[in-house]
Amino acid sequence: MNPAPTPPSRLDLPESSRGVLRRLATHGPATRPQLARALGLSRPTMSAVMPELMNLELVSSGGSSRGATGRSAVLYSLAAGAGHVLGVEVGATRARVVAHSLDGEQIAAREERISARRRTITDAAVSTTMELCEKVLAEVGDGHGPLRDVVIAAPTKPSTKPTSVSTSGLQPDGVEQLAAALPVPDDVPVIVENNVNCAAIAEHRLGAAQNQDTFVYLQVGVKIGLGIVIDGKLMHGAHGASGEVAMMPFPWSPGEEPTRAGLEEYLGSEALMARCAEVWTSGNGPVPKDAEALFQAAARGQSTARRLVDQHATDIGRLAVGVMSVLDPGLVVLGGGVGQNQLLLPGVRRATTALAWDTEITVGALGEHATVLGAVHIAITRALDRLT
Amino acid sequence: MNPAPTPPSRLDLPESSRGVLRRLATHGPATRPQLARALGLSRPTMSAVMPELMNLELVSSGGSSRGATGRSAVLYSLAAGAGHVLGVEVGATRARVVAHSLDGEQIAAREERISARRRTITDAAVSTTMELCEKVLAEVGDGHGPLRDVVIAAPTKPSTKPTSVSTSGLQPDGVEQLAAALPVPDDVPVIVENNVNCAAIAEHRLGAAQNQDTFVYLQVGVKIGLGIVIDGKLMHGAHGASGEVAMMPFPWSPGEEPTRAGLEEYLGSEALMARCAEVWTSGNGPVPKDAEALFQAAARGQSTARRLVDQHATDIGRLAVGVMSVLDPGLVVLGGGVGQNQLLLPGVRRATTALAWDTEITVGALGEHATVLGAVHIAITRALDRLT
DNA sequence: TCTGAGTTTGTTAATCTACCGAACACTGAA
DNA sequence: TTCAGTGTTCGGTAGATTAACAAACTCAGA
Repeated sequence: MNPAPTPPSRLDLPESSRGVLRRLATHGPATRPQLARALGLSRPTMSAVMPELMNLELVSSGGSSRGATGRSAVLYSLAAGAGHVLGVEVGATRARVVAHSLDGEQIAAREERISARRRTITDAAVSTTMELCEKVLAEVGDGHGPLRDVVIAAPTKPSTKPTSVSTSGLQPDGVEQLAAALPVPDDVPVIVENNVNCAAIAEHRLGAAQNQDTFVYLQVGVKIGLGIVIDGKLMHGAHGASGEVAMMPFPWSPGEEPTRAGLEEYLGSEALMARCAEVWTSGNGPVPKDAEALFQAAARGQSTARRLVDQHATDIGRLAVGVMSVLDPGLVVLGGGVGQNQLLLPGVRRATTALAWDTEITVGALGEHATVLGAVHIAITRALDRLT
Repeated sequence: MNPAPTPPSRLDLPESSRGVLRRLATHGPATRPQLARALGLSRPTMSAVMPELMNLELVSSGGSSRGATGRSAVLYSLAAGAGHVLGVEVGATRARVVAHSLDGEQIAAREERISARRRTITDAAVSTTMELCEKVLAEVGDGHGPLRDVVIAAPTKPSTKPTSVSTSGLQPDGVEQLAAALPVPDDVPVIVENNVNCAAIAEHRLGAAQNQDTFVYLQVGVKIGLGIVIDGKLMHGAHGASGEVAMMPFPWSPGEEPTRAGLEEYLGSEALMARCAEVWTSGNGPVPKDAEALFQAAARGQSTARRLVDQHATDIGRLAVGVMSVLDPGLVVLGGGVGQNQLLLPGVRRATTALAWDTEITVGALGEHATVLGAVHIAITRALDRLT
């Protein structure tokens, strides 16, 4: 049936067909009258468009939806043959690969922990990721149309602009190498996107920022980072370095000189734990071994932990103020190993309202899955853009 | 001849005609083949479009342009009847009103100093501005088509979003009142835009940022402010407060608490002069009476002045780093009474390269005219958008 | 100085594409 | 049966295109 259906790499469809395709991908199955209303088209146009899209195997007609009265209408949805995309996450400690169809349904997913001693993307991480890819692609099989796009989320700057900015500690080479070596056909576009940016997109599409087209995603964990979404689109900056808030001048006062990336050294979770070890007295029980433990102690009401968490919240709030004073986002979504913690929220809010105007501040809704999901959704967007 | 030619308020032109109109406004006079090439249209289409636009008195045919060989082509340009716009600047010490045609040519201009004791927009300022408007409109007369848009540049937040954020010290009411009372027909749209944003747009269209679609304009004077241009468009933020960098947390260090708008208190020119008065010794001659004088002393090599200027440059550089770390603009344009000074440039650059990556930093090319020019160009853009 | 040759501009005529409105035929439930 | 929606057919229109031709200008050579 399907020997080589020539994946329609570059369709040349009329505006109306593209609109239908897009609508079905983003809003799910619909009937012809629904599509016509949503897109401002006439029924005769739909009569011309739908058979064409079905011939191309981009759209399939499913059941029927009947209203209260009148003839029942045929339901259309994106065909399985419309294709799928891959979202890949590579971090220092974890790799994830997910395949979704163009309408956002998950087809396959795998993940694996990576035992990393260094905080870089090792060769081991790269080969683990490649294996995960192969497994996922095998699981997807032939029934889901062509693979249309791959987005790799990594703690580096995006690949699209080939400039060299030394920011994060990870060598981009490893990731670029991974992008080049992925077990996918040569004509499938693969890009690398910053992991924080991916998480931001995910929170926008599926999470805490669904009704906010302009917002920032502030990730606080071992490192700190910022994803900026403006009018629904990621902001990258001239060198792909926008959101590198680790570089904010800190400490900064009439008497003190900022140091390079001094803010990260102060706000990163390692610094937090170092401060913790310093002030922790033996009467408090064992010293918390990681941030997680510290927050649990604080949640139990342990006063030293509480003080540390409060101070950290205040510091994060001040960082948020720094971002707000530049961008005035309507919403700040907190994420990352530390930032995710609900316990921080009151302190962050207190700090922002003290120094600036009121702005909504929330914790991300997707947790650690945000990054892959964001990657996959960026891939979907790119695939649809290319298709239409 | 022209009793009431019914200003075509909302044309309903085909795509091609709009393109031609836009092109003529933004790129000046052109022949039909030139327009066709630029817009990707065919010559027969131009044959249909041009007479139509001339009938509407939006376009006029001027001389002829002949190439090296072949028939000479007729030159077309925007007709005088296409209309004009007003740019209005109201500050604490100065008011300016400028009228331009839609292709950016100046038609009339007036300005006046306002003797202000307080740093707010007084009733006197408002009435002075109204008078200037009347004079400019009288000078424009009837020969330049309908007035299509008015933009008021003021040190407040933009009017488009009716939210209340207490940022700058000026009461927005005075400006809104001015916008409502301007001596222009009721159907002419009037908006208020932040003065720093206006200056940024001017530098983009006519000044130091002409080949940079994404950049920031950092104004440093009595106050500090930031205009953000992304992909050629102003960024406003959720409350129209983007660029309110006066709110950046400062002082900010492990030992110090930021204060509200503490950065402006430290970086504003008043603070600079206060520090100057403090360290100035009698041997240095008379204490500089304003920032201007201080910079002149530094230019002469006076060492105390030099030190103060260098420190100020460093501080501005750190502010720039704060902005860069969020946005990664490809270019930072410095403006404002203090920022304009070439003497600051080396120090600012030193500070930014010490703390972040290389980014181009320049001084604005338009000086104090940037603000009105920006207002007028925003008005032109709005008029063209509405027209097309 | 006149006269083509060559080149570019502008116009005319015939199409083409992508849509719409109106009229009508087709379900399906009350 | 009737009524209200769904889907199709037919003809029409707006906005563009290509192809062919007429008009205007330069230059070279007789």
